[in-house]
Amino acid sequence: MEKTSRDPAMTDVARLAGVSHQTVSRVLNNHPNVREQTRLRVQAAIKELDYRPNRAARALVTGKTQLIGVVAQNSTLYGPASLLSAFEEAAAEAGFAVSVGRVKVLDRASIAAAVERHRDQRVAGIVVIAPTSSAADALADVPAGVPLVTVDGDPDRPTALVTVDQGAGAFEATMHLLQAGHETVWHVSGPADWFDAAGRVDGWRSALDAAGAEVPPVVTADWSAAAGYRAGQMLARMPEVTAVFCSNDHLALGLLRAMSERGRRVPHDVSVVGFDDVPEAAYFIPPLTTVRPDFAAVARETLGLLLQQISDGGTTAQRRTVAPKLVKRESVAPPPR
Amino acid sequence: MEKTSRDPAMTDVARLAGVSHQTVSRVLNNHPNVREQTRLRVQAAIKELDYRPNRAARALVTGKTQLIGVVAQNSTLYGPASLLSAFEEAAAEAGFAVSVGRVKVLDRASIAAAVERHRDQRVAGIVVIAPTSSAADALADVPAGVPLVTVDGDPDRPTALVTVDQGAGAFEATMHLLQAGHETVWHVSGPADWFDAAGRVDGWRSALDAAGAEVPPVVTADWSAAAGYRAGQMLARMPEVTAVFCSNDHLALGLLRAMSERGRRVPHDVSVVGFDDVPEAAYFIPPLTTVRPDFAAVARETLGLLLQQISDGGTTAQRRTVAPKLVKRESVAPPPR
DNA sequence: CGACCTGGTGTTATCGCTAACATCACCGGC
DNA sequence: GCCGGTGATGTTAGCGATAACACCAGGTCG
Repeated sequence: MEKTSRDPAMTDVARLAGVSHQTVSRVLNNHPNVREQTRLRVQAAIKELDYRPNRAARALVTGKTQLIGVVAQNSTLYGPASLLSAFEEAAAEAGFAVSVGRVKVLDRASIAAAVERHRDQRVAGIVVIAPTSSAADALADVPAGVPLVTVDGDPDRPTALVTVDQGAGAFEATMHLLQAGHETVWHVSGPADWFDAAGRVDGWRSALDAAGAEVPPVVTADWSAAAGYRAGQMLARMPEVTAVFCSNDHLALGLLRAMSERGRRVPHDVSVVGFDDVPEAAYFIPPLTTVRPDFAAVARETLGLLLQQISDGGTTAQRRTVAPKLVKRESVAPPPR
Repeated sequence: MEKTSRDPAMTDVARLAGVSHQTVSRVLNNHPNVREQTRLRVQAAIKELDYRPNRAARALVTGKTQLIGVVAQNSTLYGPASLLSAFEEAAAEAGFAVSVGRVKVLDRASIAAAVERHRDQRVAGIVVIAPTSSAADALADVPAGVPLVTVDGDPDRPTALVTVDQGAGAFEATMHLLQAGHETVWHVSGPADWFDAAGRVDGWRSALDAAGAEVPPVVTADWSAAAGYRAGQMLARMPEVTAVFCSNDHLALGLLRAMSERGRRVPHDVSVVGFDDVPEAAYFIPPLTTVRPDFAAVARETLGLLLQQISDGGTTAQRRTVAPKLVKRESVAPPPR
């Protein structure tokens, strides 16, 4: 029985190509001072042996891994899930693998533990998706010098941060409703401790202020369709409500259903705008006008900031904001006369 | 300016504790032959220096990483997303980090590339979520000897495989409807090239056969609410349809809406059962009776099989099946008389 | 025409750890 | 009281890469 021989190492390639292992290393790392002919010979040997550099050995000598750690909530919410996907993709393109540390609840201890697990792994940098203040608090425990970028984190904290411009998106959504002729716009908000929700409330309010419209009380909910339904049951009974901006599409879905049950037609009687542009939004009844965050752009910016921090040694604390885009469909119309 | 000194290594701990680095290694790896007193001294030194073993060095000498690669579709579908979460959690508990390689489409080339990326990283094992035949095909390209477990893959392929028992779940759902008194049960299916969908069709059919009920034609759709709505519009017009088993909850949601629009009340006129038990299912109107797969159990089984393969060297090709559970809510009633 | 650079290559040390072997004190048994 | 076993520890040799330096041929230049 033939014993499983170990994977080929650099010296094996070197021997086959008739050069030293160092030359192989130079070829691999694209050093300039290698004769073209030698380079080709080495590359042929690499291919022939199906040689793959041992990352552990490289990491040991350079002190750097090609791994990025992401801490995210153990959730199936559309926003975070999309973001994570997009980030993995961007990182893979840049030659980094992504190790994900899920966390069940966004509390300080869990997040700190997840960050520690990543530091144990000696990741090159860490991304934390920290959409609530409890999550953002945990970042205080991370020692300086660890490259770290926060996504959807606390805008008032001096960390490197990338977010969707919640305010601008909410402003645009609200303005769109006002410009359709509505006197004012009601708002069903996500949980108050989420920065995303808070930012959307701010944007909504400033659009109303800018237009001189009355500011109705905020209806605070969570992110679920169920909560949107409950909010809708309430708002449907109020004839003065002709336009509603919902903090996400699932809320809008629940609200749509409540309106339909109460006989208030959308958009004829009530106009509705959502946020997120989930894949189903175009199939809602009616197709939902909503605000689409560019998760791919957020992912790219996040990776960019992180790579910069990695080369800096984690000193820069820039922030970047990604503008979302209003997607107009059929849930908005002028108010009934 | 003080230069950033390098991270403490084993020798630093050894020096502080007054022992050799090998003794530190023994403490770290729980070797038996260490005096209790020495062990405590070493542990104190570890804590004092905030020492973390260098995984790259360990991986270099042992030839093994503590990394598991997962290949999954770049999707936000509830099932795959939940599974991934659960798996990450289970792996973390077992001391493994999880590196995710997303793939945009489930075709052979993309999956093969993702698997190669993981092999470059020298992961200890790979998990592929391969719910379609195109994905399962790609596994033929993976050399034997690589520990690999497929989730939701092709039941007819001799790889190590873990799946939800689609057939049993569908059987139970269908039986539940028949036992409520319905003469037969219609079925709205997911995409035909998904193993999950095919398994559910089989289970549904064998329940009908077992009960001697007529087998109506399958309505094939995709996984979306939009498709469920379209299917519902058709089925709602057919008075003989009193019971429908949908291949997932989103299909059921769309169907529910179509029924309601056409004035067919659920469950009074038509009974409906879904599959997945998405978080919102309990808030549908009416709350949906559905089949809940135990993703945590699938994750545990997957990890178990993979760890076994890792120690075996990837020779065993067992398969495990996880039974799902019927969750009864309010969308099922006896047929109208 | 010898000193000096410079591009191409090889040699050696080193990263931090584990495996294997070496050492040493101490024990009980004949 | 010498011998072999055993438990606790130390010493040495790699794992497979990169970094730093050494080397050597050939061209340039004063």
